Amino acid sequence: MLKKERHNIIMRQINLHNRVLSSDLVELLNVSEDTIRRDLQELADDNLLNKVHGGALSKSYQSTFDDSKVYAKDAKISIAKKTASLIKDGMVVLTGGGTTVIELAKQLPQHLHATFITISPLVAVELAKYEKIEVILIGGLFAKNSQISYGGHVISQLADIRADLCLMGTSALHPTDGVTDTDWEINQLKKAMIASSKKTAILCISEKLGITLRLKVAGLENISYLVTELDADDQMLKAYQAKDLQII
Amino acid sequence: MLKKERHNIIMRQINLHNRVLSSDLVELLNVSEDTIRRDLQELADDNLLNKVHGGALSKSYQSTFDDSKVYAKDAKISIAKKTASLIKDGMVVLTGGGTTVIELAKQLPQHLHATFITISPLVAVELAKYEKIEVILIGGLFAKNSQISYGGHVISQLADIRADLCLMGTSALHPTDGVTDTDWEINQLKKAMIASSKKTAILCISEKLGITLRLKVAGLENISYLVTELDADDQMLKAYQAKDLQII
DNA sequence: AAAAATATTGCATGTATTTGCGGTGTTTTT
DNA sequence: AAAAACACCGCAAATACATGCAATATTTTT
Repeated sequence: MLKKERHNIIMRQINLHNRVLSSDLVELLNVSEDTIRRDLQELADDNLLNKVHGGALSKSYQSTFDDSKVYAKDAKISIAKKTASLIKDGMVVLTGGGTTVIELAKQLPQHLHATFITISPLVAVELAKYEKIEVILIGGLFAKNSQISYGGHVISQLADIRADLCLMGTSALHPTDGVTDTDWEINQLKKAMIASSKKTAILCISEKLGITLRLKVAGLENISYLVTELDADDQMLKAYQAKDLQII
Repeated sequence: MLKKERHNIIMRQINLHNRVLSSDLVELLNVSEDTIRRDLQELADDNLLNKVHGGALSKSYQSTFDDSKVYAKDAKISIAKKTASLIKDGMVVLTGGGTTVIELAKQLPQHLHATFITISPLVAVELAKYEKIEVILIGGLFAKNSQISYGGHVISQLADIRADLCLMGTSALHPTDGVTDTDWEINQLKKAMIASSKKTAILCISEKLGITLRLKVAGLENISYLVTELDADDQMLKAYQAKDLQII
């Protein structure tokens, strides 16, 4: 591989994600860390990026850097990172929509080689930025507020799928009532998603814990992982720990 | 072997692969490395390629990744507005992806009461902003570059659809050769889209007129409308006017 | 057609670049 | 405070490059 090609690829990654980790580039380009660091140094000398500890940032990203103070964004980023660690090479992952999942799609390691099936166009667009991830988008009626595909068409497509892991956000999670929701269509959809996957991880910021809504989606016994921004031994999570549920 | 021949072969390799290694050329052309280096130097002097350590890169390769700007935006907005006038209340409209169609999705009248079926998540997200438009997203494999769903799954879903109007951009339109493209999957997809619709409108900025590419999608006789940013009586459009094709 | 002039090519030489590695210092995380 | 991750330095091997020169090929001139 020519050095200039590497530089081009690095710049493409930067333009796509606004940041890169050296470790990701090592895997992606199959060269040593020293080479990556030298590359980043050269690109930084040419004023094409900002080199930082562990990787580099896009020049243009600097200005928008502090929009990370959106509501509960920190918590969601934290959840996203924890969830990313659940996903291994070769897995088939089924995802819903929701801001937490979109955040996850931005936080995956560059070298991840997996298949993602999603009902969310926004997630699909984010995932398309990764070289080694295959993306399958499930279509159907398009829900205006939640920006996902829904309806019978989606559910019948889900029936054909056997995923290793299902990732979904939720509006409510309760120690005894499990996952609940308010919308009939979403309820059906989530049930179908869980049924199509070997394991399910619920991504849930702490303030949605302890709430119960109208419609039951699944009991805790059907869930394998609960990912929140809290520490696994947090007081608030005690009630969930009894179950056969891994808390991250 | 003549020097000029070598140069031609080198340029063909460059245009084909966007890059070339000196070592590969040595094997391919059976000459010494010195000769290759001198060849590359001469071609670089003539501004035909970029010589780098270890080989050379195509001139255009550089620009393929830093073109974050939308090209010919004004023309596309003009086309979008004209196209919007084709869409009436109650219609079922099938759309492709592409920047022109996305622009259209931003320019529709708020009161429009129609059903849109699309293979483009980005179009779906834009359309979801209209109260009275029902959006159906067709899913399948997700194409990283063009950001649309493609593949057999998409085509079989299209077979179930009967739309009133199909809207698609194109890479090339020629008075006698009609709509052509370079990619096999896209080709199949567009054919299926046209077959599923009563009428088809091609959205095409003027600079793509008169071009023919490798694969034929459809003849002009299968197209009902041609929408460009030019006036309908423009000189350049004369060649298309003879056909049974409405130019807007 | 032969000779001269010119251009092209390959080789040898020395130089420059690129890259991975080990050792060591620094920063970040636990 | 310890451990882990990252960064920096210098070194050595491999590779790529520039240059002059001789051998060969091509074109031009006679």
